[in-house]
Amino acid sequence: MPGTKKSRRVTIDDVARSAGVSRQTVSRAINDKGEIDPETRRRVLQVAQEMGYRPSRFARGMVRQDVTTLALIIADVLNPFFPEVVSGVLEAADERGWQVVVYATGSELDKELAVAESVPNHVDACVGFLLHTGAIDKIAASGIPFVLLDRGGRAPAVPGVDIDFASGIRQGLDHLMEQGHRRIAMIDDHAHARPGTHNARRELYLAFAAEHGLPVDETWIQPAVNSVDGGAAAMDELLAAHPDVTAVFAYNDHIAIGAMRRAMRLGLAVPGNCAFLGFDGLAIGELVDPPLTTIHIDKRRLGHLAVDQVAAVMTAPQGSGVEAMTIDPRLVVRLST
Amino acid sequence: MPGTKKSRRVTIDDVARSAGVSRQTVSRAINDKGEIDPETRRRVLQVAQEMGYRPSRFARGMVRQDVTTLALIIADVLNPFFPEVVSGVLEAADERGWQVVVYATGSELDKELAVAESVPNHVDACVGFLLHTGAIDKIAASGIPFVLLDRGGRAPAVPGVDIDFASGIRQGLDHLMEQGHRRIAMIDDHAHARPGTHNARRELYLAFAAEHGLPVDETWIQPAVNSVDGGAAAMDELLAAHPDVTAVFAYNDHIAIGAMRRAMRLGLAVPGNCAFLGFDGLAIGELVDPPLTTIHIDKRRLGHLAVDQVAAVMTAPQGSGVEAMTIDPRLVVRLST
DNA sequence: ATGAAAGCGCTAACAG
DNA sequence: CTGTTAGCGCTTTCAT
Repeated sequence: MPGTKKSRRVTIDDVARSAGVSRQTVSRAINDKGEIDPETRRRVLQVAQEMGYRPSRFARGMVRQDVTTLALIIADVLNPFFPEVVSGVLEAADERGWQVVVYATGSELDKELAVAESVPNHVDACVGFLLHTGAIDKIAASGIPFVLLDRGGRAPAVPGVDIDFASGIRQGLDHLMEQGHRRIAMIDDHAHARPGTHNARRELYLAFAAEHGLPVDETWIQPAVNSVDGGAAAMDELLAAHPDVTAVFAYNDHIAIGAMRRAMRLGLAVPGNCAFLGFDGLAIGELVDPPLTTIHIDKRRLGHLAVDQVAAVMTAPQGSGVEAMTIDPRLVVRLST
Repeated sequence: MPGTKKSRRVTIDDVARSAGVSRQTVSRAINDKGEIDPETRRRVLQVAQEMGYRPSRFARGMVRQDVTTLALIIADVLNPFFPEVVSGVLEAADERGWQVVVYATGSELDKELAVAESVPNHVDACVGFLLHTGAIDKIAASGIPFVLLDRGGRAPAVPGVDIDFASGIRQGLDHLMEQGHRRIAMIDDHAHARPGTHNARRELYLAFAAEHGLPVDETWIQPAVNSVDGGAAAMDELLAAHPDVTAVFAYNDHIAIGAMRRAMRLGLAVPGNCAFLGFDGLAIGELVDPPLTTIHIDKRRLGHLAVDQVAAVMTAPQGSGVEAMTIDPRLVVRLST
């Protein structure tokens, strides 16, 4: 079938021609502007519909500078920490009429770099979690308004919303000591414990232990894969090294739950023989048995603050710096301690 | 300070002028094209950096038609069903180099309509969950490639990825009957049970009960708010109406967990006095005690199929229709039944 | 290796 | 009420 044009997008001009009006009139009909004859509008809309016309969002964006698209970078939606943050960001963005594009990196270097490469080309601003300074620097260097979540000392120069781990750790360890514990172990996320990465939890734990003369040292810090199963495996190793442990402070709730279940399966009573303390405050902590004591982080609020913060960066006079915000965790005592 | 220009965006022309080259050369430097003197490139990049130049994604999108943005509409990220779907969509979209914009509707009519209004203006294609036909029709009418997830008979004409509830319900009820149960109640989601909305679960349950002569009727279907607490409340009402119930088939895992916990708190043994069966296959079902028997839906796969399906719609010859896909749930027996 | 011209599809501003 | 004229900021030819 010669003469069949190669499929090209239907433009406003095509519709105008076909409807026998100017493209301006088509524009008026499509955008429901007042100044148009109702009958003309009807006809134009009809033609547009038949031709399958859809305005190009790029051409539109070009002339009306009013759409804001925000990138949200997280590690993994399947980690229940993040949906709560996403929820907060979605809400706050929605209030401002912003669109949110989500990226998941799995906290892997390659993926973080790929996202950092792509993000500045596709959005107007960016908030999110990044572990690797290479990726962080790349986004920052792009000049796009950028807020780093849970900076953990990785990029002090980038605007951020931080989590006050010092406060959280202290609350947790104080609580365990009040319950009479002294042989308190920590199960840490091995990914965050890698050499070269900043890890507040680990250092704070050691400092606290030294300060209070707890009979523990670095061997009481057990690295774990960040998952329920990882927590279980770490518990095995921990018990092998220190069978006399009476309390476990886990990197997060998932790990805590895995460790706790393993301990119970091994015949330990919780919290009688061993207490378990999480960090995150996931909804799931209330559902397990016994319900998990945890250091709760308001993740929805974190999401909201992230959006507020990036909005501040966007409106701040060039280079005038925006002050970092901080989320304070709080102890939620349930039955596992 | 008169003479201060109103802040306008830095364009490629500004950079070109300032660097003393044509805008073409700037474009070459920015996009890392080969045909440019390394020294020139360096200088141009330097100037661009200093001026804080960032290419307009709209102007770019206009001329290179290569970015695809997909809308993903869900009810609520906090409902653990959805993160798994999101994860699948993100993966599949990433494989194709697509961007994903996420919208949450809370399943509310107003929000669904607002999203349906907005989506066609901001993306190239759309997949997602919508309950209200008004919103579904609006998106479909916009002409944008659109795949409806879990159509539930709501829009047979729209391409979709469905979940075979008939199969799931049958597997679940068969299983319960094999365990000797006959007084089997159902706890339903009240939002999905509203008059005018299609609800396969309810009808399938009634049909199965009739077919097998189970001693139950509509009063054995207890509506619940879709949450753990909602499930608990529903269990109270269910026990008030039918204290002799021996098994509960819940609308989803969350509701099942809530109902189960309430029953246990009331002194019932699970599954001894009453068995509980969920529907979803959430990860959390393995963590509760006893672990929840459930009808598992492969939600990641659903996400993948959604992307495949919408890609098919985009490439399919005009109006040639794409065949719906179906996900088959499967029974996962754990200790709650 | 660099520049000039042309145009992507749309809307705002102004005429008529 | 409708049409005409200008761009929005960028990349793709095509010259040079």
